[in-house]
Amino acid sequence: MAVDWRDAQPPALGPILSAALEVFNDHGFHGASVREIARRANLTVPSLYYHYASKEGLLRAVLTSSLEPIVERVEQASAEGGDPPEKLANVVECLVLSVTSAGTSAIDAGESRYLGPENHTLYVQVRDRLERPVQQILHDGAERGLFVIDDIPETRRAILGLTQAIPRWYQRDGSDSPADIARRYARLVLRMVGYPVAAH
Amino acid sequence: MAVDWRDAQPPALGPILSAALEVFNDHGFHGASVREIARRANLTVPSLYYHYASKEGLLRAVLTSSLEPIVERVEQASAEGGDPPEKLANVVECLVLSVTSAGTSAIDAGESRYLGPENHTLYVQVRDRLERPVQQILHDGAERGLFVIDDIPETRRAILGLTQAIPRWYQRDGSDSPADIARRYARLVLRMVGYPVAAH
DNA sequence: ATTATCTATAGATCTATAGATAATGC
DNA sequence: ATTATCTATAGATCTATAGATAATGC
Repeated sequence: MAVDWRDAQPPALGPILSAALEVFNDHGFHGASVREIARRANLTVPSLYYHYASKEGLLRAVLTSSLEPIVERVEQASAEGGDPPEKLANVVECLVLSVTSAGTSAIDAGESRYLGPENHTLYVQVRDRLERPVQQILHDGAERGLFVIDDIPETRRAILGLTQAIPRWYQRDGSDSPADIARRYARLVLRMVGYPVAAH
Repeated sequence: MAVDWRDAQPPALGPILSAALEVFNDHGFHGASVREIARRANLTVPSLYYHYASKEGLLRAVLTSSLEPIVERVEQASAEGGDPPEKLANVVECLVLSVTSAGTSAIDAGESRYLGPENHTLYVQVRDRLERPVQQILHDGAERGLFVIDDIPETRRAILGLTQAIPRWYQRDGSDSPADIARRYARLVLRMVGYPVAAH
C-alpha cells in the first residue's frame, strides 16, 4: 500500500495554486481578484498570467488539483474494504477527512459551475472518477441484499452532497476531531442505505 | 389548516426581488451585477437603489424572503405528523418540494456567507427557525427510542445539507417529479436516523 | 534560446450617489 | 409632502496585455 488514505494530506499544490485556493475559498470565484491571488503568491499580476492563461484556468487547475489526490485516496479506501459496507464506511471516512483536513482543503465544488464548457468538461472527468467507486459500492451492496436503496444514483448524489456540505459549518478549532466526525458520518451513511449500525 | 404545505408555492416575491433572485442564482452574489438586476426588473439602477440601500441588502432580502415561506410550510408539515417518524418524513418532503418547485426557488444558502455581520445575523434568525423543528423531531424520536442517532446537531446539519444540495443537480425537465424525489428523500432520511423503511 | 519576471497601461465594468423631475396623496 | 423615477457621473476596481528586462541552460 503506497500511502495510507487516513494520513493527513500534504499540501502538494505549489505556491500559485495554494494562493488561488485560499482566495477562491474566502471569496468565491467572482469575489476573488487575480490581484489578491498574485499578492498572496508573492508575484505581480503579469507573472501570474504567464503561468495561467486566465482566472478561469486558475479555477480549473485549483479544482482538479485539489480533487485528484482525493480521488486516489478514495479509490484506496474502497479497495481496502472487504465487503460493500466496509468499503462504503472507508470511502465516507476518507471523504470527510479530506474536506476537514488542512492541506487538501475543500474548495466549494459548487464553484465549478462558473467554468466554461471546455474547463467544465475537464473538471467533470475528475469528478466522475470520484463518483464511480461510490456508485459501484452502492450497486454491489444492493445486489447482494446488504443495502436497502430506492435509487442508486440519487443516493450517490446524496452521499457526496452530504460530505461536500461539511466545510460550511466545520470549524477546525471545534471540539470534534476530523476522525470523530468521519466515523460518525460513516455510520450515518450506512444507516442511510439500510445497513443497521448500533448507536455510539 | 390555512395552506397545504404540499401545494406548489406562489412567487410572492415582488418584481425587484424576483429579478434579484434570478440573477443571484445564475451568477452568485459577486458575479451578479446590480445593472442586470435593474434591467430584469425594468428599472434603472438608481431606482433600484431607492428601494434597497445596497447590493448586500438585496441579497439579504432575497435570502430571508425566500426562506420565510419555507419555514412556515415546514412548521406546518411537522405539526401535521403524528409521531417523530411521520413528522420527519413530512418535513423532508416539504424541504425537497421547496427547493425543486418553481416559485420559491432555492437560492444557494451558501451565498449567505457574503453578508456582513448585521445582515448575516438577520438571516441566521430565519435559518434558526428552520433548524428548530428538525432538531426537535430528532430529539423526540431519539428520546422515545424510535431513532438511532449518534449526534443530533450533526444529523440535523446533514439533513439540511442534503436537501440544500439538490438544486445543484436537479433539472426541472427530468423524468422524476418533485413529489417522487421528495418521497424517496424522506425514506432515505428515515433510514439515516435508524428508522427502518422497506425499499420501493 | 528559453523561462520568468517586471513596469505601465488599456479598456471595460462595477457599486453607488448627486441632483433634477414627475406623479401621487393630503 | 411623499414617493418613485430619471440622467449623468464619480471613483474605484477588474481582467488582461504590450513590451522591456533579467536570469538560466545549452
